[in-house]
Amino acid sequence: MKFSELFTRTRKDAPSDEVAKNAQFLIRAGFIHKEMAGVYSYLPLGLRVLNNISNIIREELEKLGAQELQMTALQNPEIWKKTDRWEQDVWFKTALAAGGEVGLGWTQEEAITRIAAQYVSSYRDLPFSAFQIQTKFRNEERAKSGIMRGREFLMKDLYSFHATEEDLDLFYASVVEAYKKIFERLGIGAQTYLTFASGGAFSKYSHEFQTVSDAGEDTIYVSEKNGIAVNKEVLNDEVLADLGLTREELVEKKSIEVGNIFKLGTRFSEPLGLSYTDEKSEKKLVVMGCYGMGPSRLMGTIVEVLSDDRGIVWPESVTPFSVHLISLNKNDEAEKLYAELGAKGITVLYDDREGSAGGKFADADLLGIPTRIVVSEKSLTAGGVEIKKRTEKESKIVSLEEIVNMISQ
RNA sequence: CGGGGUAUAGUGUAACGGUAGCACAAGUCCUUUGGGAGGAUUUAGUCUCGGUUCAAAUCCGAGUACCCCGACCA
Repeated sequence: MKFSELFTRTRKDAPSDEVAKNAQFLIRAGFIHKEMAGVYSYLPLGLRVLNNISNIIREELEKLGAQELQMTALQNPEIWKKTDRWEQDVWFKTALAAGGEVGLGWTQEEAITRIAAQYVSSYRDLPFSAFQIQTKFRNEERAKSGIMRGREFLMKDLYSFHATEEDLDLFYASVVEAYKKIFERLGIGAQTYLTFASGGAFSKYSHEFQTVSDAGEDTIYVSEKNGIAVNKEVLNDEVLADLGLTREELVEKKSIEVGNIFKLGTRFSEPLGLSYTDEKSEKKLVVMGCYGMGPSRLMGTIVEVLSDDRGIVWPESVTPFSVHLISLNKNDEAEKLYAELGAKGITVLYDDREGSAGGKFADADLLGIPTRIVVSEKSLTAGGVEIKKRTEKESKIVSLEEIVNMISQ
């Protein structure tokens, strides 16, 4: 992509009404556009990141055997009345011109349970799991923190269906491992903790994945030694005893909830009639689990956690482009390199614009692409191009012949 | 939803009740080219409705939007 052809532009100043670091950087760099409080559009650069995040999640879930589907955002009130969740304030509800009303989905347990009821009749149909990556709507009373707590956001929701609780437990444990892998791949594994939280009707605890950050809304108590944390909401002596933790080893931290997984048991299968016939021809309720994670919130979290005072620092895994190529009045040479890197399948943002070096460097730091290559009179005289990592201060000279192979590795 | 605050050009900011100005961005021209360059020139603005006043960006009322704290967040 040529910078001169990108329809977005960088800005020196963030809008005065944005306080959250993630939104400030993402708006200044042209990744997102604010439509209204808690509602953001993803511009070309931002969408590339969002899609990269979604794809990592997709890959790891497919390894578990989960199948992707796409359910409707418009929800039928009837099935939500069966679970007593139609009256919740979180809904955006709207009237149908033909009469009646519908809601905009904020989660989809009801919907997928009804779908599953159409296809599950025998123990032979179990277990299975399915997920979607879909825009969700929540009528938050107060949106805040940039893209981290919006009224419209992208969420991955995974649901699993089992004959027995034991089978659910096994799958649940495998999701924990998959989630850890996802956070590692997203570059926030080191600061993300499996966190014990309130469980709900069918298990003593649910689990959250909390990424330590001052931008977070949650408070957790981290045990470095055990590599786990406890949400402040559930911290008491009984919980500590359960988990074999002592108060002395816990450190209080602010954190961002980047994932939340629940054992649902028969909370939804019962009211919605999802049952199966077992080996003894007995009818039993399906046991379910649900597992949430928000790509858009993850994008904000990555910005919050990894950026520095000059801008964003994307991990290789989610960066919109692998290489930020800057030409300082050497467009002939740079253009050639741009073509060669492209031919090798390297994604490159090529800054071919007129403009001063300082402005281009500042934009490169702001955008946060991991590798910067500069082609200039100075670099050519020194023997090639200059290469620098976003996270490093020093650059080095690499010849024009070697640079393509070096990047392709 | 309770409390507090803000609203001026695309963005950031000034203006005692008396001519809406500056910077950045954008357009044109010239110069410049390694950490947000310089000059000339152009474009572009007082959230909405009502009130007070000779006169309102400024004062008053209502509305709307946005931000912050709290509550909320299966």
